[in-house]
Amino acid sequence: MTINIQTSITQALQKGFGAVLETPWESIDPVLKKSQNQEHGDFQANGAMGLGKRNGQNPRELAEKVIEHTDFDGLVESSEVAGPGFINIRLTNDAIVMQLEAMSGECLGVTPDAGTHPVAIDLCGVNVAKQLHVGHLRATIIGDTLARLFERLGRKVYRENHLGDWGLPIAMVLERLISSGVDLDLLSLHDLNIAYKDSQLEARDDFSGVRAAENLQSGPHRFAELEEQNTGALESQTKAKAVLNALQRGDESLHLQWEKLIDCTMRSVFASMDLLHVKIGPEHSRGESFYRDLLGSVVQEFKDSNLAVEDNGAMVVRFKNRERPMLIQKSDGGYLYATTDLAAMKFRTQTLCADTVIYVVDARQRDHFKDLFDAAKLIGWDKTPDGEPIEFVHIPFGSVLGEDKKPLKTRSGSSVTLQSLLEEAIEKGTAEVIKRAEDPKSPTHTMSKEELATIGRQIGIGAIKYADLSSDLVRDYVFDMDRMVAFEGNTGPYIQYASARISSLLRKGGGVTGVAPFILQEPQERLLALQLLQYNNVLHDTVKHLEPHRLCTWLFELTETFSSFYQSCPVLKNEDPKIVSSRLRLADVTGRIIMDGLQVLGIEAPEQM
RNA sequence: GCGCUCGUAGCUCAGAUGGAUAGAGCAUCGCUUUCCUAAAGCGAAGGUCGCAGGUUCGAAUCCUGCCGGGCGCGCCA
Repeated sequence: MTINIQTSITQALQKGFGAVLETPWESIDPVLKKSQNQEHGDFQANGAMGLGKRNGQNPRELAEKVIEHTDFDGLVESSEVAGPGFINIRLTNDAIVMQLEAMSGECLGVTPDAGTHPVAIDLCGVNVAKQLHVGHLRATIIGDTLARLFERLGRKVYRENHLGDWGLPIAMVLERLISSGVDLDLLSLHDLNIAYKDSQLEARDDFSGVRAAENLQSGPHRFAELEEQNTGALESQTKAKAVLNALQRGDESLHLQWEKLIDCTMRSVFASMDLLHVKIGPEHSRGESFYRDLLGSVVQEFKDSNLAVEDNGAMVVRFKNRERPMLIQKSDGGYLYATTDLAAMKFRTQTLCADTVIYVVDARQRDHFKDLFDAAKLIGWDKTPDGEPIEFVHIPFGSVLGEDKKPLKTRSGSSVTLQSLLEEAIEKGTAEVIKRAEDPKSPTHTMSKEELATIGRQIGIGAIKYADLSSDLVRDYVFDMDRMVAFEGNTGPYIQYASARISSLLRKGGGVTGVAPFILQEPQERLLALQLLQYNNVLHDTVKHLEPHRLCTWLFELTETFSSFYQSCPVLKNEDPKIVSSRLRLADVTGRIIMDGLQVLGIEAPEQM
């Protein structure tokens, strides 16, 4: 078991404060954090200011007394009071080396997460018969990264790809395909897209939905969506409803045809997932149809608890602190997506026993998830069957914008397909690799076209994913491929490049020699070591906040710290073999951590690039 | 109308629980290096943290009110 140096110092300070203030030390928070300014030391404790005030003592004097009464057990080289009462702490090199030694093993000092129950992550959110587009990009890669993060920390994860594979839109497409006589065994995604669009076009002549939107003072998005979908069209809706009814009754031949439609969509979806290097396959599909037989009982359960009441013929759940109710059954008896989501919530919490349920769905659905979570709490699905409290989280990510700062569209105004986006990324990544391979000094110079293409794909895809994950999720971001694929700055390729250079260095250095001790003489060596020690903390911090950009930022800092070290500390050329071994080990640990971190982000790390 | 969300350098973005002079990257300018290395590294400049109040020893961070952008608002998903 790895003992964390930060924890040790925190505890020492707690005891110091406890002795001076004559209170139980366990409840004291010394507010220990990394120093912002390197000149101040390695860590700083800010607790004396607040505690001094609360106990009627001068913060500076308190801090000084605390230092006198704190036994750092040889970990600390110096500790001194500064400013209004900061305690600045500098570690001994021995303490750093010891800690570094402890974390340099295979697991890189990563400790398991404390959670004992599985985590369910709703991600991707594809719709059958509809091509993947930009909107699916974020729901997919953010979800996959969070899943990888939990898995890295030893948690069991259910990736829940909640397919839109049921309901009227699907029935419309199915009806359309059957009536146009398409052979479903030879169905292509292209056919599906045409059928989808045609079924939408059929609904063009009824604008009741649009008028309703106007009357409700709906926002522009809602308006456009209704205009696009026009779900109110009478004739096609009647036909589609008949198909849906037959499906729901369990009509066998229709059901077979429905499955073919799904197979066709999913083949293409999984191909994209593969290209994106995302772990989503058939085993993660649990679509709306999975819950179709549970919907009635879910509504009944809410009725029985008096949580659902009738309103204008529909069943709604009301909440104490807001006007807006949640509609769970239509006046014609039909169910809505909210009903399906409730059924899924019950399944995830009560059957899968997840104590953390995460929804990676864009920010526009905030209200819906607020309702869903509150309804789940009302009915009692906020505890697992064995009594563990459940945490519900919606990750409300922002939109991907074009250069005009409006949601990304093609020149003709249609939404950008995921396929075309990925193709562009791969093209740019490959161009970058080929350009660099022209240099005779580059190790990629002698590579075949195919090898370069593989690396180009890894770079292009990595660039997109890193750009997406590296900023605060709730914010919109402008999609700028040239910036994403640059080898400079806070980008995926920059980090991949550092990793490749380290691989190259280790190859030339003949790998790492067993148990050579770490020697930290130069400031850059020390800084690098200190950075490496934080890896475990960063992973836990990232999972705590569910914010992948924390890991990205840290990896970028690590990469810069390493570059600085590599620039000023000769490795192979050094005349002292002990220094050579030590520096090779520093490079080795850095390289493995970068690769491990990239793995968590779902980004491949080419050996050469 | 009601609600949610975002606003930090020219651009793209970091800034847990309030802490020291608000930090990176790109772009700009300057410097170093014929190097073990796959051309990077170092430094400078650049800021009314949207605005105005408030809370306190101390606010980009917490509270209130404005301004501006985005989004959402019962029988679609």
